[in-house]
Amino acid sequence: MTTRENAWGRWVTGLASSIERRNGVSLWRQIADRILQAIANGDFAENAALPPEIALAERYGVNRHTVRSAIAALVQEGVLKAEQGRGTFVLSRKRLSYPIGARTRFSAGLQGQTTERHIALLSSSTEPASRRIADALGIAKGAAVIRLETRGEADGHAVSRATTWFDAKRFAGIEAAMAETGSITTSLKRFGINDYLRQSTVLSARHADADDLAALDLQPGAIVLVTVAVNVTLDGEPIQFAESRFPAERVELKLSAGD
Amino acid sequence: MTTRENAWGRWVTGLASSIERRNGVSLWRQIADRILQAIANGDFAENAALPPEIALAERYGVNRHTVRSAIAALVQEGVLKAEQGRGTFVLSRKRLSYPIGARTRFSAGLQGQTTERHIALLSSSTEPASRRIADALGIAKGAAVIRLETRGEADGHAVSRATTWFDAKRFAGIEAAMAETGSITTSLKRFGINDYLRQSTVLSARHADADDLAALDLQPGAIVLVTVAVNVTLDGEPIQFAESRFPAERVELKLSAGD
DNA sequence: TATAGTTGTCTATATCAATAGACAAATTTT
DNA sequence: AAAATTTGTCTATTGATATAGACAACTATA
Repeated sequence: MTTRENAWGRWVTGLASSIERRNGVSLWRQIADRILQAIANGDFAENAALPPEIALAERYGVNRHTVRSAIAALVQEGVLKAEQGRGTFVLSRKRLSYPIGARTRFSAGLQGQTTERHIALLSSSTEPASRRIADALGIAKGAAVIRLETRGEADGHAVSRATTWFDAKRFAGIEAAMAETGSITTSLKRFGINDYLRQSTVLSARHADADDLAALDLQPGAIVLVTVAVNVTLDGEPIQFAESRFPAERVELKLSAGD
Repeated sequence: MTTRENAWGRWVTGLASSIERRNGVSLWRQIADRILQAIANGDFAENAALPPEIALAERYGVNRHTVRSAIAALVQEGVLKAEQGRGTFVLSRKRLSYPIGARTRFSAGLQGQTTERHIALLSSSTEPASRRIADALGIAKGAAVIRLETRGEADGHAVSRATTWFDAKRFAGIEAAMAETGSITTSLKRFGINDYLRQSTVLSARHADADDLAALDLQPGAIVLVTVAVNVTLDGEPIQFAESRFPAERVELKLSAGD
C-alpha cells in the first residue's frame, strides 16, 4: 500500500490506489476501470456528478485529456453521460450480484434484482469431446457431445455468456428444447432430470476475447469472471459441463453460504 | 464464437480466441494473457517448447516482434525460459487451486499443493471505519478499526494480498499477535475465538493496482481476482472484514460444495 | 560439416497513447 | 449581465506500441 493520508477523520476509501505506466494497459483504460470500480463501490450515487475532469486528472496524476479518454469509453459503454457546461453523470450504478453455490440457477439467481431475464441460445453444434470435457462428463474422449453457446440477459443487458456441453447420446435434441424453452432447467426435465446440483465450480478471470466482447456488449480490454462448473444429478451422475463468462464491471458473484 | 474449424476429429480447444486492437490493452499484453491461459489450460506440457515465434505471430495475426514482447514479459515473470537457437520453454505449468467456502482458511486451503505457506504482515494501522466496513462489522461509522495489510505466500511465491479490518476495541493488539504468529486463526484464539465461519463472500475481478503488482510480483496489466468476505463467530457476531486479491494467472478459486 | 530452424539484435517507419496549452461552447452562479 | 465553472475541440510534441526487413548467434540435424 502506498503511503496515504490516514489522519483521523480524513477521507479513507478502504481500497488501494494508484496508476501504473508502460504496463501494456493504457492509462485511460486503467482510469476507466477505477471509475467503474468506484461507481460499483457506491462512491458516487446514481445520477450524481463525477468530479470535474481537472480534479480527476489531478487525483490520478494524469493529463486532463487522458481522463477524457477514460470518460469517453464509459460514455460509449452507457455508464456515464457527459453534458457540456454541466458535468459528467453516473447513469447505472450497481453491479448485479449473482449468487453462486450448489443450487445456482440462472433465473433463480437474479430474483428481485431485475424484472426480465432469460437465456438466449446463440448456436449449437455437435463435436467430439476433448479430454477435459470427457473427464468431466465421465465419457470417453472423442465421444460426441452437444455444445451450446448461450447468452444470459437481464433487463435487456447481457450479463453472461456461456458455453455448455452435454453427452450427445444421453441428451440428444437438447438444443431444440433449449431453443424452445429458453431454460436449461426446463430442458433437462424433458430428459427426466428434475433436480441437479453443482458438483464443482472453479473461478478465474481474464481479459474478454473478441467473441465475449461482442456478445456481452463490452468495450475491448474489459475483464470477465470465468466459472467452470460441473452439474450432476442427485445421484452424482455428471450431466453438464459449462464455462460461463461474466463481465466483471457489471456482475459480481456472491457465494451463498449453505445453499 | 467466431467461425472455427470444427470438423469431426479436428483439434478443438473448447475456448474462444482472437485478438483485439486499439482497446486500451496492448497486443503484447493480450498475447501474454493468452499464452498464460493456454499453459494453465494444459495446452503445453511442463518443460515443453512453445511453438516458434513466427508460428505464434501467424496464429495471433501479429508481427513476430509483438510476440517477442509478450514472451519477454513472461520470461521476466518466470513462466517461460527462452534459449537462443533452441526454443522457448514452459517453466511453471499449473495454477494453484484455492478452495473457498464457509470454512476457508489460508493454510488449510492449499494443503497438498505446496510445501511451505504462511502469511506475512506487511503493515498495520488504526483508522476510522468507513460506512462499508462499519456496516459489515456492525459498529458505528467512524469507530476505530485495525487495518492489516498481509501477503500470502506458498513455496516462495506470493499468491494473495489481503487487507483486513477488525474492530479496534474488541481486538486491540491483534496486529502484534499476527506479526508474531503469522496466522489470523491463531491470533483470533487469543481473543477467545476458536472457530469462525465465512458469512458471505463476494467475488469480482479487476486490473491489479500498483501496490498489488509490487506485493504479488506481477507484471503491470495483470488481473486479480477479488474476494470481499465477512467472517463471523459461530454465534453470528461479525469479527473480520477482508478484501483479498489473487493473481488470476497463478490462482484459481475452487468452490467447495458443502464445506 | 553444411544446412535448416530458432532466438537475439539492429534500423526504420507508422500509428496509438499521453502531455501540454489555448480557446470555444454551454451551463450555473454571482 | 458578468464571472466562474465545466465540457468540447483544436494543434503540437513526445514516448510507447506495432510493423517490416535484414542479419547475427546459437542449436540441432541431415
